[in-house]
Amino acid sequence: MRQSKLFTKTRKEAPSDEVSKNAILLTRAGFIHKEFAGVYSYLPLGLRVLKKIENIIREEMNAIGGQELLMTALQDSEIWKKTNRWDDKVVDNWFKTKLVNGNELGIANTHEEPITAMLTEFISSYKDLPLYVYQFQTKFRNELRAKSGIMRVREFLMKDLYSFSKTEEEFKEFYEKCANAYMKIFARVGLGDRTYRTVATGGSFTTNLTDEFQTLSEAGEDIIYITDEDKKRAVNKEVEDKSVEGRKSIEVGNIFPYGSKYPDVFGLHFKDEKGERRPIFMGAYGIGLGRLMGTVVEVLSDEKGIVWPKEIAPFQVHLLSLSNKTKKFADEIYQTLITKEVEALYDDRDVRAGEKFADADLIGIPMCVVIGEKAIESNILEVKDRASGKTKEITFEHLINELKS
RNA sequence: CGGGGCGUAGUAUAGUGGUAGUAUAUAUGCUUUGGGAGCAUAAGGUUCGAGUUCGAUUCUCGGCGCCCCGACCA
Repeated sequence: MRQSKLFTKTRKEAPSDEVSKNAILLTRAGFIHKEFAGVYSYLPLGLRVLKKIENIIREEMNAIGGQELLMTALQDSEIWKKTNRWDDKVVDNWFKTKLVNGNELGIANTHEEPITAMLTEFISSYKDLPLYVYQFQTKFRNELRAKSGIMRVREFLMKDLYSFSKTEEEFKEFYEKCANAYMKIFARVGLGDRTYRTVATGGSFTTNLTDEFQTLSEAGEDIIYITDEDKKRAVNKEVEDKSVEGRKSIEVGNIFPYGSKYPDVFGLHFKDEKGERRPIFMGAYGIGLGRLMGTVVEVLSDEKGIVWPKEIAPFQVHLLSLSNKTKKFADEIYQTLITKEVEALYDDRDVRAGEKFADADLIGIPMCVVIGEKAIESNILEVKDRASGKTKEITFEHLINELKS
């Protein structure tokens, strides 16, 4: 992508209506745009990051047998009345609306009920189980107070997976698999060393103890107590007070055991080999994509801007052409990168070098290739690492090899 | 939902009961070109409603919006 064509622009000034680091940096760098409190649009750069996070999650969910689908944002209130969750006193942050004929609709808050109801049409035999279905779907929650930039919002993309198993053992086996897949996901987005599988209560959703995935950050709303650093285990403050010091953390994911509660309500059962009717054991597994992105910014950015990990950076390389004299040479490098299928953001703008460096630091692409006049003569490229700030000089072939490894 | 703060140009801010200023961004020209350059010119603004007043962006009341603290939060 040529930066001269990118419609977003960076800003020097922080927006006056944001305090959180994630919102300030993502807004200044042109990744997001606030529509109103707790509702953010994703601009081209932000969308690229979001899609990369989505793909990582998709790969890991597919790897444990997940089948992707997409359910609707508009939901039939009748389904929710069956589990007594339609009442505003039970779930108080729902957006609801009505059809012209007056029938009430829910606007997607979560999907346990609709998916369980839908599956009664498809599951009837032990041969149909276990089943793991998931989606990337926009959830709407009428938060009393949106805050912390893109961390607590009223509309957000969520990966929610639902597991349906024949026995409690089979359920637990998958639950552990999914917990491990989650740790892989958080490691791949760059949060592995500071994310802990944390025992917590399930709030209004379940009476069982559940597992949250908590990333250490001063921007967090939760407090956790680390119980095993090597295995990355912790407990949430809400479960029990500990003598050790609590750490602030951000909940980046959660997994819930539901038992047979929802399947039973909708009559979702299966027949075993002997033809006997058996209950189904259900679990739910969620990750908010925007919150994950915001957490990465909170945790990995520095005073100059964002520092994206390789796997979720909007581009692999930021190519800077420093002057008119280097433009032709940089154009050629850019074209070659395209043919090699390298994702490159090419700063071909007619602005001064200092501005390009500042913008590159703010946008945070991990590798920056700086084309100055001496590169034309020597054919040696100056490559700068965003995280360390260190520069090295390598050949173009070396660069391609490094990018492809 | 309780408490507090704030609404001035695309953005960030100053100021005033009587023609609203600066920076930045934008447009044009010239000079520049390795860490957000310089000069000149141009265009661009008081959240909405009511009240007080000869006159309100400024004062009063209300609405709407945004932020913070708390409560709440799969």
